[in-house]
Amino acid sequence: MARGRDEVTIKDVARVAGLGLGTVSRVLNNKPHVNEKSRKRVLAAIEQLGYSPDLVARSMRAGESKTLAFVVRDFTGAILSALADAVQGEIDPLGFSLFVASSYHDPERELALIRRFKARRVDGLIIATSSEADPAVLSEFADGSMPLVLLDRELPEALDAVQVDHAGGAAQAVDHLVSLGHRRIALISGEPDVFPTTERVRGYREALARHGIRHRPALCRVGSFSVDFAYQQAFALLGSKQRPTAIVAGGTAMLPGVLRAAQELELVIPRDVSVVGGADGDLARYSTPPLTVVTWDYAELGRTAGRFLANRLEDPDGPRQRRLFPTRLVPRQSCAPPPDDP
Amino acid sequence: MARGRDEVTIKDVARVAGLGLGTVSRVLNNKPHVNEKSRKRVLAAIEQLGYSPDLVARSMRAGESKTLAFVVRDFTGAILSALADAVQGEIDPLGFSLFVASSYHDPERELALIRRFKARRVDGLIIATSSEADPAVLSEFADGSMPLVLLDRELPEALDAVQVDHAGGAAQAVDHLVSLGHRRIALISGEPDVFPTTERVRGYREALARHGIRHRPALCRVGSFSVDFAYQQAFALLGSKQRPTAIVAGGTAMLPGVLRAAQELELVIPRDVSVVGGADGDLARYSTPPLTVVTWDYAELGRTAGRFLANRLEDPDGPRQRRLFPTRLVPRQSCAPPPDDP
DNA sequence: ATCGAAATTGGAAACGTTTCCAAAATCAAG
DNA sequence: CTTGATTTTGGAAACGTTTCCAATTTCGAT
Repeated sequence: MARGRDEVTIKDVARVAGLGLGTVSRVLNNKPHVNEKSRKRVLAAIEQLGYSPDLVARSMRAGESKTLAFVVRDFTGAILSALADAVQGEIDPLGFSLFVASSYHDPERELALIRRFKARRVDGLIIATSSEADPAVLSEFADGSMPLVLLDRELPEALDAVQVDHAGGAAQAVDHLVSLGHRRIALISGEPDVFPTTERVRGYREALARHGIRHRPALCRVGSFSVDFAYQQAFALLGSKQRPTAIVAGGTAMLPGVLRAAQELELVIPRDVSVVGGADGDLARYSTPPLTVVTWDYAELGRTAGRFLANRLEDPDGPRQRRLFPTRLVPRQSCAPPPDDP
Repeated sequence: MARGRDEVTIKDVARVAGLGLGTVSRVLNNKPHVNEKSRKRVLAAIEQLGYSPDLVARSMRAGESKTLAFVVRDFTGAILSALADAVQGEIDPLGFSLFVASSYHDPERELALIRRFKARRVDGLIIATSSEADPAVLSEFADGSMPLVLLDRELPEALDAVQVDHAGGAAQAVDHLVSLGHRRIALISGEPDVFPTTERVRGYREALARHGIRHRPALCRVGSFSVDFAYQQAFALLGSKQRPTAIVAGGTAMLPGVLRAAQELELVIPRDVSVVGGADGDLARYSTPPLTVVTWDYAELGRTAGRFLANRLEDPDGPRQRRLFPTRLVPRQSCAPPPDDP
C-alpha cells in the first residue's frame, strides 16, 4: 500500500550535496544565510535526484496545510461551479489547493464536512451554509478557530463575507415590470432561511411599497431551491383565477420550473405572462424567447472570496472584509406589458 | 500564524485516560487487543477533551492521505460539476476528500497541478487530460507512481477508465436524422485530440457510410469546445449555399453557439434546420422548442469513476477497470424532415 | 499453587519537514 | 597576526500519529 518507499527526501539531497539538512531546507525556503556556492550544489542535487518536497510533512511541521475548502449545498449547477472554478483560479498561484464538498442541504452533513476539513488542518473555508439558523453549525464557527469567508450568507458573527445584492436585484425586477404596467407581480424563491431569499423578499416588498402596490402574501412563494418546487408554485400561481401578470424567479433552479408550468398551461411568454429570471445562464440566454434576468459577476464573486480568505490568513486580526456585489437587469424578450383582460 | 497551539493530541487523551499511547491508538483504529474497560476509559477521555485525530499527522505516518484529486479542463459548466459532485458523494463515505482543479486546456498548467497533487501525497487522480497527445503529461503517468482513472479519455497506457460511447451517440443522432429524410448532416465538435471528439467523428462517419451517404469534409467541423467556435462554424455552415439540413452539436458548449447562429440567420428550428445536441442540460430541456439530444448518465459516470479509483487503491494490482457508458437519444422537438427546396 | 499461552499494555522509533542553537568558518579592523 | 563580529553550517528536537517489540498481566489447565 505504502507507495513512495522509493521517494527521495531532503536527507538524500543533503547527502548528495554533501551538506547538512539545515542548509538544504534554507535553500528550499529561500531563507538567507546560505552561501551562493552551497545553494548551487543543493539545487544541482535536487535536479539530479528529482526531489520535490513532501507537502504533508511540511504541513505537519508548519501547522498549516496550504489547503482551502469550498462547502456549498450542491455543486450541480453552473453558478456554484463557476464560483468554485474562480476560487481555485485565484488561490492556485498562491500555492493553495482547493477541496470541494456538497452538504446537500443537510446541516448534519455540513457539520461533518466542516469537522473533517478541520481535522485535515485546512487553512480556511469558503462556505455557503445550508441554513443561517442552524445552531450547531453556528457554534462550530463561534470559537473562531477556523478562518472563513461566507458566501452569500449573513450570520450574527462578524465574519468576512461576499454577498450579492439580491434585494436590489429583486427591486430592479419589480421596477422594470411596473414600468411596463404590471401590478400583480409574483416572486418565487428558495429556502426561506438563507440570505438570497430573505433579501429578495425584502427588496420585492420594498419595491412594491415604493410603487404603492399592496403586498399580497399569496403572490410571494418561498420554499426550496428545486425545479419541482418552482414548477408547483408557478403552476398554482398561473392556474389561479386572479393570476399574476408577471413572475420574478429567484435563483437559477427556479427558471426551468416556471417555464415548464407556463408551457403546460399554454401561456406564451411574454404575451400572457412576463418572467424575470433571478440569475443568468445558458438557459436564460439562449432559450426562445431569451429571458430578461437579474445577474451579477459570478467569477468576480469567486475571485473576491478567494482573495478575502487569503488576506485573512495573512492577517488574522485585520479588519473585517465584506463586499456586496451589485446586480444588474439584463432586458431581453420575456417581459411585455400585461395582457388586457384576464 | 500557527493556530492550534491549544489543540488536544493523543498524548492528552492517554494522560487523561491513564493509559499509554499505543492503547489509545488501538482504540482509535478499532484494532484488537484492547480491554473493554480501557476502551471505555479512552472513549470517555476523547469525549471529555473533544479530541479528534489530526489527519495530517496520520497521513504523514501512514503514507496515504485519504485524499483524491479531480482534474479537468474547465469547471464552468454543468456536466463536469455534476461529475465532480458525484465523485465527491461516492468517495466521501469512504473517508476521502476531493481536490478539484482546472487546467484551462493548458498542458503546462495541467502538469503543474498533477505535480502539486503528487507532492500533497494525494492517493489518486481522476483526470480528463487536456490533450491525449501531450508527451509530458503522458510520461508523468507512465511510471505508474500514481493510481488514476481516466475520464472520457483514451491513452496508450493500460489505465483504468470510464468513457462515454460518443461514437454510438453520434451514430444514433445520424440514424435519427436519416430516418427523417436528411442527407446533408453536419457535425460540430471540440478539440480534435481528445476521445469525445475522435469518437464522435468516427461514429458519424461510420453511420453515414452505413446509410450510403458520402462524407463531405466540409460538413465535419472540429476545433474547440467553446461557444464561439460553435457559433462561427454553425454560422458558416448555415450561411453557405449548400447548407446542411441538420446539425449534430457535440458537447454542451456547442449548443448555444448553434442556436445563436440559427437565430441570427433567421432559421427556425426544426422547420429550416434540425438540431441534435451532443449532451443534455437545462438549455436543451427547457428551451423552445425543447431540443433532441444524445445523453447519458452523468452522475453514474462520476460515481463509477470514484468507485474505480477506490477499488484501485484497495487493490493496486487488480485487473484493469473500464466501462463504456451507453448513450441514448432523447427525441424532443428540434428535428423534423428536411425542408423541400433549399 | 504453578506453568505456559494468550491477551493486554507502554513507549520508543519512524514518517519528512522546519526551526533552533551552538559550532565552525569567514571577514574586517586593529 | 589577533580579535571580535558576522556569516554559514550541521544536526537535534519537534510536529502528532501508527507500528512494533518487549514487558506485564490475565487466563486456563494441570
